Amino acid sequence: MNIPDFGIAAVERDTGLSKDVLRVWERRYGFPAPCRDANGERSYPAEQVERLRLIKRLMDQGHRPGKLIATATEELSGLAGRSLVPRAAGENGEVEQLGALLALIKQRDGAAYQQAMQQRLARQGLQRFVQDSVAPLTRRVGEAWEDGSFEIFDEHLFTELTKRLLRQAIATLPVGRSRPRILLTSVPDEQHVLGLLMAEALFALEGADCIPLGAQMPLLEIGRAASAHRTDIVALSFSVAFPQRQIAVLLQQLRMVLPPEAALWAGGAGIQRLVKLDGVDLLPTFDMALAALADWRAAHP
Amino acid sequence: MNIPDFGIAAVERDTGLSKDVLRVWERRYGFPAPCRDANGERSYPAEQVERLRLIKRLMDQGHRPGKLIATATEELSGLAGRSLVPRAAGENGEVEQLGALLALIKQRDGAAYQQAMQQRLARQGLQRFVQDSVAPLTRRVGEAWEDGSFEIFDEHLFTELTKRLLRQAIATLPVGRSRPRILLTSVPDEQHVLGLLMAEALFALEGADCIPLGAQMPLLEIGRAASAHRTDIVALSFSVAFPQRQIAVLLQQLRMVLPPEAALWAGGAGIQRLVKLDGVDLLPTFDMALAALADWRAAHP
DNA sequence: CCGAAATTTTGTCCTAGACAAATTATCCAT
DNA sequence: ATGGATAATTTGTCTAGGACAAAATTTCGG
Repeated sequence: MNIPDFGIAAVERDTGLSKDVLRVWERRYGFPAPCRDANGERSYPAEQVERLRLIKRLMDQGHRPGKLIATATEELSGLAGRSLVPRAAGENGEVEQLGALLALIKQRDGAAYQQAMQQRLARQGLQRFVQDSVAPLTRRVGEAWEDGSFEIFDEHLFTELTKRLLRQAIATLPVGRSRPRILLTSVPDEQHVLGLLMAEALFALEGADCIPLGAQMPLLEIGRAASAHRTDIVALSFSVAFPQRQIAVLLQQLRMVLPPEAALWAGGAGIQRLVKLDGVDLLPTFDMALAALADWRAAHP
Repeated sequence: MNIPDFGIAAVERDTGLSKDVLRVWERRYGFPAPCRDANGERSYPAEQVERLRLIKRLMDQGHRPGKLIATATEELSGLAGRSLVPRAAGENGEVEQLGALLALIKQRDGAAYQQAMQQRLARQGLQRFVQDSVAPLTRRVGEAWEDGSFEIFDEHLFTELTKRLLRQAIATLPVGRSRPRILLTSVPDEQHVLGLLMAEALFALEGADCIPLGAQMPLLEIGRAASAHRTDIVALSFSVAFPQRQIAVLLQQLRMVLPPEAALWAGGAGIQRLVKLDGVDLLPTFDMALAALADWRAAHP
C-alpha cells in the first residue's frame, strides 16, 4: 500500500492543526520537516502526519507542544494514557457495566451495543438513562480516546449510535408546547452534539418546547433564529475540545446579538474552567441545567 | 441592540471565507474594508460580514466574486434567486404537497412538519419516502435557501427534523447482517449528512450491513476503520457546497489508503460535475447506488 | 509555603509577493 | 457561423519572516 504525501491543507484538515501552527512549528522546532514538491510547496509524508496527530492528542490532554516535539516517538506513545488532568472517579459498581458497553463498541458490534442500551433505557427511564448512562459513557469514551485504547472511528461509531438512541427517545415524548421555548444549537467549529441532545432530552421530559437546530450556527443567525422563533432561552454547548480562549469572547458577542429578553445558557465540559460572564448563565452540569429550568419557571408564572 | 465588530477569525467561521481570501480580496478589490483595532488587527463591522455572507451565497450559485464585489448592495439582493445553474423541473402534481411541507418549516411549526412527514412515510414506505419525498425536499430547500426565501436557521431546522425521521425509520428495520458490509461517512470539512442517511436507509432496506460513522472522518482514519470493520464498501457523500477542486485529489488519496479489496463509492450532488476516476465508483443518483449494490452482489456470490 | 512579578512559551495576525488551476476571451480554420 | 485551439484574465492558495498578546511557567520576596 503506497501512501501518498499530504499538502498543507490536507494536514490541516486531518490533524486539526492550522496552517499557521504547522509553519511556525517547523520554523521554531524543526518539526514537522516536510519535503517540498516541484513548486516549492510543503509535502508531508504520512509518517509525519501520524506523529502530528499523536502530538495533538497529547496536547488535548494538557501536554505542551514544545516538550512533546523534543521527545522521541517511542516515549510519546508511552505518554499516552498518563493524562495531566485527573480522571473522574468511578461512581460505583456500575462501572463494570459501562465498561462492558464500551467493549461492545470496541469489538465493533454496533447492533449489540444498541440493543443493550435500549434495554438500559427501558429499565432506567429517560432521565436516569441520560444522567447515569449516556453522560458517564461519553466521559469514558473521551478517556479511552485519550489513552489510545479507542480509535477515532470507535468514537465516531459510539457517537453516531448514541445519537440515534437519544433522538429516538426524544421522538417518543409528547411534543412540548409549554414554556419556556428553548432553542438548542452550537456555534461554528463546535460539532459535538451529544451534549446538546442530552440536554434536549432532559428539557423535553420537563415539557419544555425545544427547537433543535443542530450544530454550527453562525452567531448572527442564532440571533435571527431566536427572534423568529420567539425563544425564551438559547442553549449552547461547548465541548472540551473547543478552543478555550475563544469561548468568552464568543458568548459576549452572542449576548449582544440576542434580544435582551432572551436568556443565554451555556453548558458542556468546555465551560467548566470559565469564570462568570454578564448576561450568560454557565451550567456545567445537567443538574444545574434542570435547576435553572425550574428557576426560570418560577420567575415566569 | 449594539452589534459588536468581528475579528478575522470570527468572520472566517461565520462566512466560510478563509482568512487568506478575506485578506486578498481586501488587497485586490478594496472590499471588505475592515477597521483596525488598537493592535492594528482587522475588525469587521457586522454590516460587512452580512454583505460577505450574501456574496458567498451568490458564489455558491455560480457567480464570480470579482463581479459581485463591484456590484452595489441593492443589486446584489436582486440577483439572489436568479441562479446560474438551471433548476430541476418539478416532477408532477406532487410539487404542491412538497411546497406545503416546506411552508410548515417556514412557519416554524416543527411539530406539524414532523407529523406530516410521519404520515407520508407510513403511506409511501421507506424507499419511496426517501426517493420521492426526502430527496426532492432537500433539493427544494437548497433552492429556497439560494433565492433567500429560506433563512439558514430554517434550513437547519429542516435538516435536523428530517435527520430524526430517517434515523428513526432506519432503527425500525431489522439489523442487516448480510453482505456487503458498507461503511458510511464523509471527509473532514464535509458536514452534510442527510445524503448519507438517505443512502443508509436504502442500503439497509436491501439488507446490507451498514456501519454509520457520522461525518468528518480524517482520511487515514477511514482507511483504518475500513480494515478494522472488514468493510466491503466505503461510501462517501459530497454536497454541492464542498470545494470542487479538492474532491478528485481527496478521492484518489483515499483510494491509496484503503485496502485494495474494498470498493470506494462516492455519491451526492457534489460529484455530478466530476469525470471518472480510477478505482472509484461515482454514483450521482440513488438509482445508480442501488444498481451498484445489485452489481456488487452479483459479482460476490 | 504562598502570592506577585518576571520570563518563556505559544498561537494568531500581519505584509506582500508568487504561481497554478480554472475560467473567459480571442482568434483561426473549417 | 461554429468548433476548437490559444491567449489572457481571474481567483484561491501557498510562501517567508516579523510582531505581539495571552497563557503558562519560573523566579523572587515576604
